[in-house]
Amino acid sequence: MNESEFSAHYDPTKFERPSVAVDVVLLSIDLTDSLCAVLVRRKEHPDKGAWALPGGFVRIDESLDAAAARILNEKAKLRRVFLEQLYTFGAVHRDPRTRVITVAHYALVDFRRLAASYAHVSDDLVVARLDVPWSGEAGGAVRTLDERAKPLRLAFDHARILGLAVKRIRGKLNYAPIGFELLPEAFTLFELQRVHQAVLGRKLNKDSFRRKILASGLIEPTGAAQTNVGHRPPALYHFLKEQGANHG
Amino acid sequence: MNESEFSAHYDPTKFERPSVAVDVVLLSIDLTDSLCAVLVRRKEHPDKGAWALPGGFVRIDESLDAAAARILNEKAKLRRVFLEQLYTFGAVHRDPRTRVITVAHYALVDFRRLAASYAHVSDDLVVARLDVPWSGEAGGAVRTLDERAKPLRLAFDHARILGLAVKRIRGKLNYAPIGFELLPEAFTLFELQRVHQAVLGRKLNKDSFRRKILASGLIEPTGAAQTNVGHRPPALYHFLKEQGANHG
DNA sequence: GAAATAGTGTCTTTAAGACAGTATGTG
DNA sequence: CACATACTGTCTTAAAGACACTATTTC
Repeated sequence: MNESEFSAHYDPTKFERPSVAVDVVLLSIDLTDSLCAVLVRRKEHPDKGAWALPGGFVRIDESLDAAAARILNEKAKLRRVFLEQLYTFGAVHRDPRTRVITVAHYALVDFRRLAASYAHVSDDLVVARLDVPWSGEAGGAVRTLDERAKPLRLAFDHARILGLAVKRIRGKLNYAPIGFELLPEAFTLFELQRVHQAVLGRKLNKDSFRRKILASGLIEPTGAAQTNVGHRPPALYHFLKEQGANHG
Repeated sequence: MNESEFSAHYDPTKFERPSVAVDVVLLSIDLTDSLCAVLVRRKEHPDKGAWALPGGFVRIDESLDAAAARILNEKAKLRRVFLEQLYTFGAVHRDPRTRVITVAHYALVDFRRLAASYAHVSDDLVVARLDVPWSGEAGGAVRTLDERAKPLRLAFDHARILGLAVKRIRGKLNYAPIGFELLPEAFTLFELQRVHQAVLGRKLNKDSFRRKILASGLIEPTGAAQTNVGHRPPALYHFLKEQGANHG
């Protein structure tokens, strides 16, 4: 039997198969320096009325990353944002309808970009503040709150997925340049510090933060500075070249 | 429409679905202190005769972790080893037959346990030495070599999966107690150092390694020491309690 | 006692935290 | 000029690398 004969013989319908979906944890830092995520209200059973991560089924002719990018564009009208695979959730009954394995991704975006696209999308989208009940990289579920600090009920296992996304970016922040993904093109060192603080959920030492970031060689002054700030204007910086290589 | 009516109405066959598989990167440190992985010779097309990671399809009634544990038991006769999800590979044509998404896992095991089970499994299994052509956590594919240092051809995208597994454990070694998973119950500090060196692919400073490990509080002297070693016998240590919590 | 590695003590180097003090905008 | 925050320089502290020195087994 040669290879083409084998391919013809192979019968993929022999196995009863799970469905494969992609969910996207779209994270940002709001104007109050809180970590937040985009949620979609479920209009259908199960968990009708609860809030869920933007998601959808993977098409037979698209990669996982392409599916995640498509969902991000369909649900939040965002393109070209930082997007990485997070973890694949495959508990047998995580979706009560049928077996659904979901490849969770996380995305990071500057809040101003999110707010701009937000105006154009449906009312069933919300940017929920995250309440992380653990410190460091302990991990666990997170709570989601609306603008009046009322809890939002999450569908399926999405509280765990959100929690894992927070844990992942907390860990990644220490060795990878991802803070910049949550900021506009030009930013001040203190804005970057506030982003780090929002992600890590704790205050950072200003002096050593400056030293470490400047020593990293990842950013460069633009030459410009902020104006109309009521005090000495901080210098603006921008992130240097990206050298990241993704998987998938 | 209430929830049970909806569930009855939901038709999962509407979508053409990918197959979902699990592959396991089973890693160990051999007697020459080289990082190595278990490979299976493919007996069927495609890539017949090439070497592949142990893998198989996910059953409709088992979780991803359960599938990985089953494969580990079926192919290498190993139970109760450290096993974690690695990454999900979903490129459209990664398998030429049909769309197969694979949830890659990695496992760590003491070489003596592997060698003991190795005797009972088929000749189509090999423990291949890994040749990692990059340093640190740069990432990329790895090469696999047999006992005579001859390259083994890898099937599909398995060289990339192996590379990602190496990258992952290199990163994880710095903050998680995974070195112990590659050692027997009792071990000396220098044995642990050699494991770290094999994983990281570089020499470590003996003094600071001792200090760091002892200060971590993760290990405890057993009270015993090695004997018949031709020099001052090193104290034996054992890993304290596990407090790890998995996902999935 | 020689050989070989285990284990200890101390000096140096490096990075982070603390903090004082200067710089430069807005009002 | 007052105020607020940006930015700089120095001291302290903690951890890692280097290295000298002692300890304990086998042969």
